Amino acid sequence: MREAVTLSDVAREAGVSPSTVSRVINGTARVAASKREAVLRAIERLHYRPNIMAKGLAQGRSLTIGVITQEISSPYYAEMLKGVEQALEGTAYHPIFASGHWRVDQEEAALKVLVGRQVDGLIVMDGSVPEERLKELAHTMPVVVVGRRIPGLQCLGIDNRRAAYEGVQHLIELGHRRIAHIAGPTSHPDSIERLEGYRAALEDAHIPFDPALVVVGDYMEQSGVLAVEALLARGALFTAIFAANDQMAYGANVALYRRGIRVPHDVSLVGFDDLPSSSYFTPPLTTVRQPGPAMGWEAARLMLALLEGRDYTPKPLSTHLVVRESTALIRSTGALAAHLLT
Amino acid sequence: MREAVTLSDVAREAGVSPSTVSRVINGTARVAASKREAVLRAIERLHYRPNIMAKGLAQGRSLTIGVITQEISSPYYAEMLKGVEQALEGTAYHPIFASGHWRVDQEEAALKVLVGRQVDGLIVMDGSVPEERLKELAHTMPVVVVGRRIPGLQCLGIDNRRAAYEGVQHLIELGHRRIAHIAGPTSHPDSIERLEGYRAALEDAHIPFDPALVVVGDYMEQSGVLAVEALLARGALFTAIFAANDQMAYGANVALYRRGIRVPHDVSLVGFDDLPSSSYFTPPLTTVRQPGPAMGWEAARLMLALLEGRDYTPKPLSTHLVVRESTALIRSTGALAAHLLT
DNA sequence: CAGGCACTTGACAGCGCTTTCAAAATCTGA
DNA sequence: TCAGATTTTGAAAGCGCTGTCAAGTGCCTG
Repeated sequence: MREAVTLSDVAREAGVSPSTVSRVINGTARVAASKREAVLRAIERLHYRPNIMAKGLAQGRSLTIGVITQEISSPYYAEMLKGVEQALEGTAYHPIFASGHWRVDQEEAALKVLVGRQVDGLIVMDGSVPEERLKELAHTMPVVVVGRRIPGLQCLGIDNRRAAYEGVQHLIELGHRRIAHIAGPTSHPDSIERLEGYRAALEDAHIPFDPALVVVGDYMEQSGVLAVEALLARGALFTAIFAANDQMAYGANVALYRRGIRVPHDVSLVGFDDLPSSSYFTPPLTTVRQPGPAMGWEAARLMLALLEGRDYTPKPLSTHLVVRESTALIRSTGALAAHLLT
Repeated sequence: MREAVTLSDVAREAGVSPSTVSRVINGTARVAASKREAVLRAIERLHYRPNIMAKGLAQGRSLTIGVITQEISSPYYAEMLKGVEQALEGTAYHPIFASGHWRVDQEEAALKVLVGRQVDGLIVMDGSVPEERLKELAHTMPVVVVGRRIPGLQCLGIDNRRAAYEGVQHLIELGHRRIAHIAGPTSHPDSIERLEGYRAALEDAHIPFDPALVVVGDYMEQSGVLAVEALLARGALFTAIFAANDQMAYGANVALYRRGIRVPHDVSLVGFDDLPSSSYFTPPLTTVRQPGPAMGWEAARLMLALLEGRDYTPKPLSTHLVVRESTALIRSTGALAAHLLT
């Protein structure tokens, strides 16, 4: 473990003072060209790399941005993290992640870890830590919130209601009238908004809302299969399903497959998110695209702006329907009923 | 942005010296019970949180472990990262990630970023940075390598050859003899090993190896569809496909789906990895399971051991075949040919 | 009761870098 | 040519914490 070369080593080598070396490295003040050259050469020669912790200590900042996600291995968050990573590339900042696992206590723990690591700013993705807690943190450092709307904080997000509306509208246009909805957890604001969008689309098409057609899941694949089984078990008749996210749509799809119900032949299926794998799904999934990487990117850019005291208006995050092959014109209202009878 | 409370604040509040506070926090020496109490109360009262950078500077370590992956949003790496995260939970260390994007230069850049961030150790997942470079780094800090075998370094990985052998053997047992292989990039050692396993299984079953049945992809979904198209275009006859990873299997599956070739009815499909989504795939994918989280976990535990100078023998990472619904007994050798003729 | 021992404790010198302040060097213009 | 303005430079004081060292405390033993 060889000794690290320090700024003073460079200074000695270059025949100047440490202050001067610091100045040329950070460009904090003018330095005579000759000395600058000498310093740069010395840095080169000694393979000097600044110690970021010392720098952090001295400047009172860590050049680190904390990102709270719910689950680092979830494809949905992975997309956003990728955006964050890209936005920070080439800047002096680096992201550091911690996961809340959809549990308030773990989220709080994650928050503590990041704060303890002296992050200069915090990006919070979804989650259910109390608003007050985040506002309190915002007194200490810039906070950007993705996927929640908290008055007084910088928030980023899509119009879930409208996006869901579009997805359901698509099914209606294909002639479907009995459309089931696999909702997300009722504790998530976005699930609620998507449910609202679903209801609004039905209403505008004069289709009565049938509570028996909605079942709530937890955004994981397994809950999608459970949802379809529940639907089928209660004898619900439907020719289409709108799932509140792609992962539950995946689950719904296997459940239907197992029953011999074909998508989209017998039942049309619409998801939400457009995960990368959705276009390679069989059948390729029709879904409402949510710009994951862009959300991460904008959150990170906004954070950088806050840190540098700049103004920044994030680009609006828009969603749009991606029509693939899991939806089709309704065939016959009796199709599913027939299946159920066999 | 309120002022942070420091260790000296605590010391003053508790009426002891900073050294004593440090000692009770770190448990580095015995402290009289009464003083310890006082300190703990002061910490509580002031909401003191140690400044990790100062600590790092003083101790010459950052309590940070750098992890190089190829792509943070790839489900394969996400699994391993999750394992790393879990293994480090509750320890003083925290992971920090950087991505190489399968490009040597970017990987080198990622390495530089992490080293510049004073990571105490480095976990390198796959990648193609020169062995020499890693060995050089290993003089400076502990290095754990996952997915590559580099003499002289701590390496972790599965037996790709054997794992692939098992997957192909399964197909052979189902009666398949014309088994195509979608290989990974030839620059990856693991792709090569999997190809070897494929060939060995054929050989042991006295099935001649047919180069026309193997096409190389790049481990991404799209290359799976391209591969199947290439196979079909060149008129290759096959009743089964062994893909070198699940993502390419997904691609292969859509490509077959588009052609009206049914899995597993017409063609059986075996993947490699067992990504979380593979069990929700339609049909649920038969695949060789690779213990992603365990690999991350073991790598992290090994790293901790190295950092603490302990001995640690990682548990062997074993793979096993997970039979789901994408494979079936061969129906008739002519099935695919019939399809091709239509 | 003095001497010796084992613990506790606090002072202080860094860790590597930034940043202020004032001195030194350089440049103006009359 | 020199006073004064301006720029460049170095000394030094931290940033918040750790860890060494020596002084201080109490206790046991002879």
